[in-house]
Amino acid sequence: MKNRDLIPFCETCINDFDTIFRHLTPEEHQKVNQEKVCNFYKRGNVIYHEGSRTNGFYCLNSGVLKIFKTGIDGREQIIAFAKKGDLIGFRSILSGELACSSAKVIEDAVLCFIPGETLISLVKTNGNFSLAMMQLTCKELGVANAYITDIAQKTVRERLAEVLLKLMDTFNLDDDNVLQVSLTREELSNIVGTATESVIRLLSEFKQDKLIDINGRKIKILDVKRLEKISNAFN
Amino acid sequence: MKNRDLIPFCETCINDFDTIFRHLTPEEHQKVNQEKVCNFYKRGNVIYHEGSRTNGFYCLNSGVLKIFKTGIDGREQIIAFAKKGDLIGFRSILSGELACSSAKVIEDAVLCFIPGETLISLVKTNGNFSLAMMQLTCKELGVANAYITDIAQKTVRERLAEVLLKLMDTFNLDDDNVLQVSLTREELSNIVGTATESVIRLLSEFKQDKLIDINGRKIKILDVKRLEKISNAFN
DNA sequence: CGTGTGATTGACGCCTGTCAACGTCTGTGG
DNA sequence: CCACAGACGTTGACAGGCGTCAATCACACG
Repeated sequence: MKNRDLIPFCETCINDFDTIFRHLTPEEHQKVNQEKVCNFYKRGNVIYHEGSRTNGFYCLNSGVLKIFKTGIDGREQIIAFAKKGDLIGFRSILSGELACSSAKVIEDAVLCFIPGETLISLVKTNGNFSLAMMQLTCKELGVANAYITDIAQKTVRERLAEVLLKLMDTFNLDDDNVLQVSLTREELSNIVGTATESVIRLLSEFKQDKLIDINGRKIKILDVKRLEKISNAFN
Repeated sequence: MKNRDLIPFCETCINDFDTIFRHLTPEEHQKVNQEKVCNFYKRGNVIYHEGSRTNGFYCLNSGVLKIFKTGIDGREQIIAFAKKGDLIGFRSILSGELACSSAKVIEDAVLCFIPGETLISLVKTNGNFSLAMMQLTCKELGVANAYITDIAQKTVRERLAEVLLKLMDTFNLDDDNVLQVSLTREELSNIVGTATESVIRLLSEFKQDKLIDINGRKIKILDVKRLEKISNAFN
């Protein structure tokens, strides 16, 4: 509503970042375009909350979200990030359960809301879309399983190195090798699954060891090879 | 091959434990019945191996499997168990990736192999089956995400209590409140994500505290309430 | 300029992983 | 029938990784 220009068309989205909607027929496309509701969200906004019943899912046109579960003492465990082109919130629609996580805006975002019934009906009627959706889910499942093994078996040090590399893959580096995401130390610790202080101390160590350089929340990646070695990378 | 009588019919399977195949039409059913290959596997057999390319998935008619990933130093991380009625190995078929985990027989099992193309074609053509399959996957994803949070935030003690309760849900207790699975201490530690010695020590503590009773691999659950409290259960 | 949030650093100690030795049980082969 | 190997379970000793608490600093914002 802030800006009519912000409302994107799925067709352009598909061209821009190849979403799963490429499997839709022109008619289905038009239907989705009509039914969707797009909005702008500022940093800090919560898109949906763990435990709530949702009635649709979202396609991320721009910005960054964190997807997290709330654990002991309200401590967040970040499960994943979402960036442009990603779909979020479809899991609970398809499983018919309550939302198992929350989604919060980290960088101002434009989101398209699509009703759950639309998704279900597409899954039922469009085999190719359904299969693609399935692939998406199964890949997420594979990632989650790998993460379980990592957290269960690796030390905090190894995991932090790994997280830095994963963030690099997801958000890329700029020309100066700086990670293109701005996360608080606490958020970093909530990905790794450790205390904030531990992250701070390990980042300092990494800096001393010339693996990274730190400037506030800007993290410059200096030595990918050694980070991989530290992360015990065979994955 | 060991015993022709062992080859089950999907129809009886569906009646016995309500599998996802209830969504198939009679014709589809017949097709699956023709294409499937059933076999008996003894304890210790590996059904499929992490990293291998699979060309089908399995429906578990009887027995118990463990699904695990191999991490540092070849240490197993048990992701899940499969018992009668469960489907395994479909993830990699649908995502088109290599197997992200291994499956090994813990209790002698009868498995029906179904070709991957059959699954893909069913997903494409049968909307209701597809949706049900999707639900299955999405639920697994929800479970995996919860597990990530647990392992990341809970202590070993809390996790062990939780694992015992989960095993109780999955495999039930007999008339004498004994867990109906036989796991080695090492396997238990590979679920919890800790050292074997830690599991042994904590089990002894639980026994001293009258939470459980131990007789070799037989674990009798004495006090569910307090186990729940220890596991920090709000899930 | 006060307030609040986030970042850092130090101290402290417990939880856990590791190593090593030993006990137990089962199956195998002589 | 016994000896032995091998897998599994148990216990103790020990150190160090990592969480917790507390104090201080840095910085943005109204």
